[in-house]
Amino acid sequence: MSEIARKSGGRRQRRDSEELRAALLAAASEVFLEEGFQSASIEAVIEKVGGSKRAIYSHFGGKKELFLALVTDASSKIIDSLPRSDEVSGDFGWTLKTFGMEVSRVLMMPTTLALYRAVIAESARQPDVAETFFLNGPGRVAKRLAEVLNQFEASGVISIADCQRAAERFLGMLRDDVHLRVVLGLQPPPSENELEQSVDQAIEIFLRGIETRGS
Amino acid sequence: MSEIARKSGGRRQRRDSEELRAALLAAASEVFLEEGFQSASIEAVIEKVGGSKRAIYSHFGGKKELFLALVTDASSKIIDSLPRSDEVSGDFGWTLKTFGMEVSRVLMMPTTLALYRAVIAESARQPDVAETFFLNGPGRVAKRLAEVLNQFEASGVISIADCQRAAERFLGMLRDDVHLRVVLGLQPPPSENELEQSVDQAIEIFLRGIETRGS
DNA sequence: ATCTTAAGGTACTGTGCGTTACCTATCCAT
DNA sequence: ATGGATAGGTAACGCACAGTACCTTAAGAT
Repeated sequence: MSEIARKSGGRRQRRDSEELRAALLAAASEVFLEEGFQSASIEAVIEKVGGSKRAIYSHFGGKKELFLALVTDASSKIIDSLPRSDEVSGDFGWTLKTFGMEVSRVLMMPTTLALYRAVIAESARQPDVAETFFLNGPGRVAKRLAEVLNQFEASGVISIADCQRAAERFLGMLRDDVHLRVVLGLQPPPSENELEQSVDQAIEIFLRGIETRGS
Repeated sequence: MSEIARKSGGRRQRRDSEELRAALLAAASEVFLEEGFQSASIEAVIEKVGGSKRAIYSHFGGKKELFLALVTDASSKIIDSLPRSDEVSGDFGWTLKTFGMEVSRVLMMPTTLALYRAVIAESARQPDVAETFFLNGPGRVAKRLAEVLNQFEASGVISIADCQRAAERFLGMLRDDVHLRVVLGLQPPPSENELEQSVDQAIEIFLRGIETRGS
């Protein structure tokens, strides 16, 4: 009954509803990422959208659920901009650089940084948020890079026992102390130029190491 | 006058006072690191120590100052357990492994993890906390490792342009996705065995890279 | 003994905010 | 038209908790 009612009749309502939902999510994104989950107030979100708090409770259920929706949304969007493993060219160095640069840029985006802070802050209280973030975000990045490494492993360009772990190493090098300082707000994000130098150095180490050859 | 009074007379008072201060700090450590700064309540800290909130306000000034004192204390203590650059033996691989293992263990300690979460959560609102943490913690670790690398660079074992950055790379590899998953509470800290495998792999890459030699 | 100084304790205040109870308007089905 | 359901709005509740005003106790100085 309500099924039928919804199916045909719900159409117009649902459209408005979804617009509102999107608007709420966008506003929540601004507020939560700027202030963090706990400091952020539902009221501030509503102020940006207009309307009343009730909207949030009917659409999402509560503050926590709104946050989870936001994290799901944001972490997926961020990753979508990364190159896919099936768009990989022949040259390994070039591939690694493209991938590294793209990841570095994403890591230093204000939205990403804020999301990172907010999620870590809440991870103990909201494990589902932490899991959603990781699976949609860093987890997928590592997986993609691992696939790329696998391809090059197969063709003999490189030799790695565990591509997954190696990928995580490379990404770890990109998420280094500079990243931590930026996350902590101790320095501004690096310029494109600095990013490039950083990626180049990481690649150099990743490919050839630092030991003196011929020893 | 009050100077004189303090100088001789304050002795007994001051001793009790410092005991109390230490007890407050210890209790604050438990509460703040478990709950995070915002969720932690002054009252919970007092409950552990006995006494009244007044003690915190006279000793520290307020909730924020208490947190800063805690972070200063905790981040220094953690680092003190790390090997110093002047205790370095002749073998580079061994040195790197010792250093790597010690850092990995520290990174995975519950206290360290909680501190990391709490500081990141508050970094935007309390920049001084972020700075204190970084300078006493990760910053000092990287510096120590950089000194070690410098020594081996000088003796030609390795070849690095920028030891500071290289040290940060190595540490970045240790603070990889596994660390992030543990920080987020998605998996328990690795066993000593897993830690060792992880460090070994990081060292292998750091020293020799993954590219097929002879190409 | 008494005065002074400061730490420690009690109890209150004020506020911010998530949540909910209740009401109103809209829109489809018949 | 009309009934019924649902989204959206208004206003109030209730609670947790940082901070504080005021009092009490203790310790050293004279």
